[in-house]
Parts: sequence; C-alpha cells; structure tokens
Amino acid sequence: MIDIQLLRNSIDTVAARLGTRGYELDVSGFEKLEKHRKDIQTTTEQLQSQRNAVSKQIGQAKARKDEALVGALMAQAADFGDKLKQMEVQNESVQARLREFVSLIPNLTHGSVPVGSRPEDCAEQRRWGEARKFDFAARDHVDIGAALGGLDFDTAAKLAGARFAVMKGGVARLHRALAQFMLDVHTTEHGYTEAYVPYMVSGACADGVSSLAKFKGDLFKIEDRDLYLIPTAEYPVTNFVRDEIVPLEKLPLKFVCHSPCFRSEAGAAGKDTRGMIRNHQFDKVELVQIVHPSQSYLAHEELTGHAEAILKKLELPYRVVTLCTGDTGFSAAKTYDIEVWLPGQNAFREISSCSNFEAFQARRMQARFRNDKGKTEPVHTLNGSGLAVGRTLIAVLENFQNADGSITIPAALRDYMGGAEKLSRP
RNA sequence: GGAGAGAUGGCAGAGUGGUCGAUUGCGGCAGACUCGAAAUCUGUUGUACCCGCGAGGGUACCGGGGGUUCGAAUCCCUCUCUCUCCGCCA
Repeated sequence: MIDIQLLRNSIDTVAARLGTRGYELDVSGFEKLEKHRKDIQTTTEQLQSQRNAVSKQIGQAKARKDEALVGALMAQAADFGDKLKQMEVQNESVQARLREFVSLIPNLTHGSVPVGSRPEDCAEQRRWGEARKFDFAARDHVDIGAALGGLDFDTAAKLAGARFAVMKGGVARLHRALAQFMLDVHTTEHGYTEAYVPYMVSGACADGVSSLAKFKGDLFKIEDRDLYLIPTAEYPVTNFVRDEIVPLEKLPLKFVCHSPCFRSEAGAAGKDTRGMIRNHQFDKVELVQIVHPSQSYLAHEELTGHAEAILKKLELPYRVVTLCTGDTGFSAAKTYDIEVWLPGQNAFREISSCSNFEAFQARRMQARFRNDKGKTEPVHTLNGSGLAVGRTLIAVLENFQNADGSITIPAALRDYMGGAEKLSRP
C-alpha cells in the first residue's frame, strides 16, 4: 500500500510517478472519496463522543440513584441512536471503499528505475561468464532430459495435465542437489536463517505482499477455504512479521526458504508451453530480508549479489537487468532480474527476480519497528529468488550438455551427487 | 472423530453490564539515593486512526465477525485458534 498521507498531501506528484509505470491514478475520484470520508468520519466520531458522554452520565446518575435524571438522559440518548447507527454504517462503507481504492494502487518506483515499458527500456547492469561455444548442435532441456530418461512430460500430463513435470533418476537427484546446494550457500556464506513454511496461506497474507483482489486469478485456491497455494515462499516468509513490531536490534531479518511454488499461469496460454520453463508447480529457493528503511537499497544490492553467487559457483553465464518502470511488479519499488544464458533457446531467460518493496508490503501487513524516537514505522521488505530451482536445472542441463547426450556435473554440485562427474542415461 | 477448558496490554494475571483503555505484579523507560552498581523509592510506559499550523482534542480496539443495550472486556449468536483427555493415524 502506498502511503495515504502522500496521496493526501501531494497527489499530483504521486499521479505523475505512477504514470511512468502506466498506471493512471483517478485523482478526482480519490479527492471526492477523501472529502466524503472526512465528512462522514468526523460527524460519526462526534456522535459517538456525545453518545459516550450521555451514557457516562446515565451511569453516574444511576450510581446516585437519581432516577429522574436517568429517565431524562435515557430519553435524550434514545434520540440519536438510530442516527449514529446509520452514520457508523456509512462510515464503515466509505472507509472500505477508500481502503480498496488505495490497496489497488501499485508502488511508486525508485528514482533509479529507468522509465519506459518496452523490453529495451530495461537497463542491463552487468554480464558474467561467457556463453559456451558448442561444436555440435546444442539441444534444449526437453531433448536432453528425454535422452537421459529423466524428464517426462507425458507422464506428468497423464497425472495432472499440461505445465507439470515428472523427474526421475539422476535428473531428479540433480534437482534436489541444486536446492540443497543453494540452501547451504545462503545459510553458511550469506547469513540467512533457513525456514520451513506452510505451502498455503490465508487471503490476508496474500494481500499483505500483493493485491489479492488484483492477482487472485494467478493463484490456486483451496476450495471452500480461505487458503491459497503459495506462488512463492515470499508469501509465507514475508508475513512472518505481519502485525508485529520488530525490535530495532533484531533487524535485519534474513530468511532463506526452499518451497514448491504454484501458479495458475492464467494469461500465459501458448507461452513457454514446451518443457519446464513455465509450469504450474516448480521449486524455488527464496531469499527474504526485513530491514531498516535506511538500509534497504544496500540490502537490495547485497541480496542480488547472493543470488548471483549461486550462478557463479555453478559457472552459469548470466546478466543482470534493472526492470523499467512499466515492467516493475505491482508491489516493487525496484527490481533486478537475473537472466541466465540458455543455449537451447539461444537467449537469456529470467532465473531470479530481486526486489525492494520499501514500505509497501509492510504497510499492508502492519509490519513495523520502533525507531530511535520510540515511534513505530513500517519496515522495508525485500526478496529474490536464489534461485528458481527448475530453471537452474534447465540451465545446467543446457550449458553442461555433451555431444554424447550426457551432462557434466558442475564441480560445485558433485558433493551432492555422490561425487559423480557426469550424468548419463542409465 | 468424540468430550471438556480457555483466548484480556511486552509477559503473568484480575475484572462478569456503568466514571474500564482496563486493578495488580514483573519487565521497559526516566528520576532520586550511590564514586559507580545492586537493592530501595518516585514517576512513567499499548496500538491504530481522525480533526488541528500548533497547543491540543476526538474515535476505535480486551482472539475475529455479528447481535442485545442509553452503555459491553463483561450478556447472546457465530467463526477461528490454543490447551487437556479419549479414539484413530503419516
């Protein structure tokens, strides 16, 4: 949620900044709603105040056994009961409308975010590694996986339909090895605390990190329950601090969490249908940081570096891109996408997305800390994939493929693969 | 799945219709005493929102939601969660 005070005090600036990400703020709509709210809220609270005063007097009169006064006061009180009820209902309704209005507004992007909405408006920050030159025709992960007998989309389709994968044998183990490896690096080298979490969260939690109203179509919902399958561990982990006042000395909080992620991929029909680039279910190792506002942009660079460290250790070429204003997600103030080189697609593909949400999620979640003046203030939240396990598996298969159909196991993973240097068809 | 008990401020724990945002203790903060500290004493100490340039004023919140009432932490309905016992079970 953006700061409603900002909306009240400098709505034109806010509207202009939102405009850069392609969101048209209904300025006059807000101003009308806000005026309405102000009128109704103040009169409602005045009435409540009067009601409370009279009730108090009745109590006092009763204590003195002054029945005549009690009677007179009761008559007086009965008078505005209906009116008050009516005002309270109106107040509730206008407050709800205002809340909804504000909760549908995306975050303001940071000043360093390039303005634009086309892919070429995004700013490449850096590249690492050299795309390998193949002396044979590089295959994509679907063909490699099939040749290894370890990736089976037909069986997955039989079980659950399109956009699922079944992994077997060495490929399944490699997938597990990747997740273990990532967790170990982040906990032992980057200072994250490992977390295990529910794979379903309440609607309130979902709305704490994003807008449930806007994005519920992207989620799988449990029938007849206020529960959603998590599309990323960000949902449960960031909500660790919902409704909390975190002591200053506990900041920053750094969690790493390996979880499956479930996405309906509504609106992605026909996109990335081959293989496991875009599935309904995939594993991800997620990094989450809860930090002091003054530290969040430092933390953003750091966290992105933590995700990059995994790619470096795996010797996978990648580039880092700052998303432009139009591509930055609803809740984010700034996002770096890390794109890994996929020889099978001859392209860079997103393998991690690292965002600073500033206080946007914290306001929605009521996650605060106490500042040095003793006042509560929203924390800043960040997260990033470190990394998407399924896509990392794809990257390893494609970048480390050999002419004979086998895979060379990256040195960093060999301990997790029983010391094996190669993966070949059994 | 069956039976029962409970949910109050950072924590413990009172309060069962009226001056209760809430007794008290612990903890926290400030001060006194002290060379300093401990002990002791005094004061203070919830969150969110609104109005106001400010001083200040107001509203809501006792697990969530609804109801009764002039007035609800207290009564009624409902949901959720926690605990205990029995059964079953990865």
